[in-house]
Amino acid sequence: MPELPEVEMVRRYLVATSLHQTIKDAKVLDRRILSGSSAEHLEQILTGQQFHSVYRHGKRLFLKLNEDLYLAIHLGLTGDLVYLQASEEEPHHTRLLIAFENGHRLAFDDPRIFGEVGLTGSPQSFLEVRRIGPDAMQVGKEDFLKIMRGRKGVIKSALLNQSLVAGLGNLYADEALFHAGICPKSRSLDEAQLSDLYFSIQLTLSTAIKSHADLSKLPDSFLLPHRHPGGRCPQDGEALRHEMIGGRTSYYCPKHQKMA
DNA sequence: AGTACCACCTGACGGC
DNA sequence: TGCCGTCAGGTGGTAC
Repeated sequence: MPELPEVEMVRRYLVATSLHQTIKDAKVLDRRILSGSSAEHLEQILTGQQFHSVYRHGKRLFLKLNEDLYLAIHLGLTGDLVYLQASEEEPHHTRLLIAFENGHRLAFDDPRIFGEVGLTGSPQSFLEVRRIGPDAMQVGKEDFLKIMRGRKGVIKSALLNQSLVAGLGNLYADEALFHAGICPKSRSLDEAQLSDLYFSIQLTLSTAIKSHADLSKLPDSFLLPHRHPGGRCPQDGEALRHEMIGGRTSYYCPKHQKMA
């Protein structure tokens, strides 16, 4: 599920549902989602607190408990947060369940358990320790150029590297390269190509968010609606190519995505 | 610095 | 129906 646009949707969902309610109790249902704190500690810390705000950086979410304590959440590949009415049943793969005093609950559902939940004193220190780069939608063009300039590896791998720029995943990296007309296997792009790529990333992510991160609502001129075996490039009708690049399945148009 | 692989997990899907 | 291999929008570690 989650790359930057999906995580941003979850952030807005949390703002709309889960803030300013006192937590009655919290239950860790599967310890494998925990990082850095024990189930007992996390449950005890959460009880009696409220979430005051939600901050997103790349694919990471930080729910503020107080000035120097945040619940850090990563959704992994299959994670989701679901706010439940009192009568509603929790999702099948709920790994963390937070019950509010008003009877509603917030469930962290994650079938594959690639997600992660922990506590941190501040998002800044968390991001520093994890060596996570600037958010893909916040980074300025000059900083982006500085980060990407002079790299020797394939560009798609660089886009997926969260320590360079945070937020792009396999699908939106393909999408951004598609709009920039750059083959994902390209190495050492020139300034003009990096600049094109920067604006393509902004276009891709902002359009995805406007489409509520619903792939079926993206413009037909985007790659993603056509990103499947047998799909054709919406720009020039060419059969899309797909292959493993940097260990991930990648789709691109061999006609207009040029090798740098 | 870059890459190739492995590992962590489960569910869905296609082929036989 | 049922088993099996394969694949999946993520990340971290290791070894070269």
